[in-house]
Amino acid sequence: MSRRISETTVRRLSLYLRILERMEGQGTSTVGSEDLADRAATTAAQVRKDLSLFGSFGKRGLGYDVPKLAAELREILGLDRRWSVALVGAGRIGSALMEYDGFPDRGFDIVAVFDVDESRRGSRWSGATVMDVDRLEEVVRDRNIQMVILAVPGSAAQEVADRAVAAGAQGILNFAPVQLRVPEGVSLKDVNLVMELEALAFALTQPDVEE
Amino acid sequence: MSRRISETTVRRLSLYLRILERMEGQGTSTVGSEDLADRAATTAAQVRKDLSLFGSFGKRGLGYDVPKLAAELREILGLDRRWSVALVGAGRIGSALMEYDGFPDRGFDIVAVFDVDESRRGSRWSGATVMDVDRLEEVVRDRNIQMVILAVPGSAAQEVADRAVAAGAQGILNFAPVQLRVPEGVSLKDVNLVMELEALAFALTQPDVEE
DNA sequence: ATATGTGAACATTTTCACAGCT
DNA sequence: AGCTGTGAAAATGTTCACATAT
Repeated sequence: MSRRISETTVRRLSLYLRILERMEGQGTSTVGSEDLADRAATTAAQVRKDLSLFGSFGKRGLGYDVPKLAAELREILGLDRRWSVALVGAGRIGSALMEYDGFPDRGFDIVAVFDVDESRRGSRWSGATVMDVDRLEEVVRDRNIQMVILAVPGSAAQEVADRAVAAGAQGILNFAPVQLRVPEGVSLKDVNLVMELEALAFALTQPDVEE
Repeated sequence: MSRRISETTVRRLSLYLRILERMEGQGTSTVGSEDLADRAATTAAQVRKDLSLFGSFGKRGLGYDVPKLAAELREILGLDRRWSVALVGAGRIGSALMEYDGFPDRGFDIVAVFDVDESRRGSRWSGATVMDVDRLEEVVRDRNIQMVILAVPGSAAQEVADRAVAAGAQGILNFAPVQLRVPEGVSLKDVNLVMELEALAFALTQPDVEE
């Protein structure tokens, strides 16, 4: 039960969970791998394989209990606890992120917001006051912040990342369009919107349009 | 020269291009696969393999000509032309996207913006006036819009996607946290911020922290 | 001399197919 | 009977190693 789990598997698990929670809300009590696969745009075998990496959660001849499987997935994904997240950069992207009530719903509490720009400071964002980025280390350390969302210009991203990591952050979600270097043991995820559009452009350019 | 190209390969090509353009700006004229690999956090063999899927762009014993390879990659990725993009949803996420001057820089012109909310309409966003979403089909058709960025609530996403596709859109970049269905031949990319944080949470939860 | 381009080896991921529970 | 869980097979992706071109 301790293989190395691929990125794509984690994304699928995340998706299964979202689907299961919607079904749960609709009162569906049981689901088969076939049905779940359809909704997640994958195959039944893939669903079963993904889940089997972590245990046996279904009943043969019957399928999976929806609330039970959802709970298992939450535990697997580390969503059965709350995470303290800091947001660095209170510009447009940063403020768009604050809108997402999907974050607190999922256990991610944005407990601190930072910006270099004085004019943005002081305002309160869903409970967090925008602070001077000088206080990053202090706050990350004191509030035991595990993850940092970087919504700063590319030129500042590496420096902020280094400081966050030095202060104890273990995960970084990077919106700046630069390739960050982080030490071993720190997780990094990039969201690059231009790259997504480029991937679309490539798909539309190819003669064999497929996905 | 017409294999099926994987998603990850496209992402790497996109990254190579960004690196090459920075080098180009710094006046670097030549680069080796080793050097490019280092900057892209991959291996030299991977770089050469990726490029070899599309042709032979280097000189043995020498490396790659930076501007020439950049031009090749732009052509491969379909960035040697301009794309007409519509944005549906002028809320926080939508407005954050408009900030990105990375879009026009890369050939993506946001030529139309739509919203259901009357209060948001009429304002001009970098040349595009926010219009009633009722006009989506008409405008997508008339302005030959190829891609649509969906920054609408999940409940509206599928309907808007269907309408955009019916009007001729071939690519969709979806920010709504729902699994969209699109017909064969239409490309779909999802950006799901919660999922990214979940992947981070999973990585931090695992005993073997690796990336 | 040096660094590309590429077949072959290796590793990983996905699919198949069926034994084994319920 | 029906659907999961899982080894084995197939497909796909990555790394190696070296012949080949400059």
